Amino acid sequence: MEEIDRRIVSLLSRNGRMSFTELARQAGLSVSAVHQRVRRLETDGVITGYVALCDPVVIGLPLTAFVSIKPFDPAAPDDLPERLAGVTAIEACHSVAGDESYILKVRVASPSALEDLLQQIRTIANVSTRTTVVLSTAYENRPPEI
Amino acid sequence: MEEIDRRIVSLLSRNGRMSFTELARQAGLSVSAVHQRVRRLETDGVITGYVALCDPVVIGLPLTAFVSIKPFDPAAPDDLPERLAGVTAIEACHSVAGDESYILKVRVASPSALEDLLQQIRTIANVSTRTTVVLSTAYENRPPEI
DNA sequence: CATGAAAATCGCCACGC
DNA sequence: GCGTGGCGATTTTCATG
Repeated sequence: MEEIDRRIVSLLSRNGRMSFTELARQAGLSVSAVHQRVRRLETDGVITGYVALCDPVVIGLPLTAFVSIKPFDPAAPDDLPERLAGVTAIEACHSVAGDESYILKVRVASPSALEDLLQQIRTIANVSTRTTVVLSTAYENRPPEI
Repeated sequence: MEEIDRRIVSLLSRNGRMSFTELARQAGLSVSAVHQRVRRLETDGVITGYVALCDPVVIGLPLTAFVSIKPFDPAAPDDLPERLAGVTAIEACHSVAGDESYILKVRVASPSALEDLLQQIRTIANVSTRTTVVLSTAYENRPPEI
């Protein structure tokens, strides 16, 4: 992937609804050339999708937390992500190195919803949890430097 | 915010480039009514932006980590987010409750780039760091349940 | 707030280089 | 791969109920 592709990806990761016309202007190419490149970036899996970001507070999920997970049985099968996939409060699930096995990022409506969620996670997955509550978010989802 | 707005936000957070025409069809409204609502959702700060998501591995940032931060001086001013804002490897910065003060999500090209980044963070902010390396990501940036 | 229609803009494809 | 041209679709605005 070279210069122009990087520029296109960078522009789209800052404004996912930028028109091909504007994209072409800022990339210094014709519209059809940009069109071709964007389609290729999509099919090649460089661009994995487009999303609208929304303020979690406004949509009723003001409480964010990171939940670190340690299985009770260290030899248990590693299928926790699938087991938890249906729990929509979980925004992200990372397998990690270190003392614990997974880190989840979760969003809920209230402390008691967090309590319920943790209970649910422990039950579904037979794990212990350690929760770090987010007090404020200075920034998140910043576009990568490409 | 009521039913139709929630539906619109939900659709756009799954496909940020969905056309107004398609949005209108799925929301059961005319195109211009949907247009009006989307503009309002944007200006009201419900929808905060649109982004293309891209595969960090493909763009040369295969290593993700969470960096937990504890200031050496507990009485130091709380301006760490601003001090670190220029460091583009930092994708997110959360102030958190608990033993540590902040959690950063970072993406780098290699272990040695991570080493440099940690050094940079410690120098800029006069803090100690604890780093949890991500081994694999089952999912992230999942749209919220609205 | 919703609608429908008009005007401007855009997405997309075919073609030639 | 890139550019040009053109047509149908989409976006955007506006007048109206």
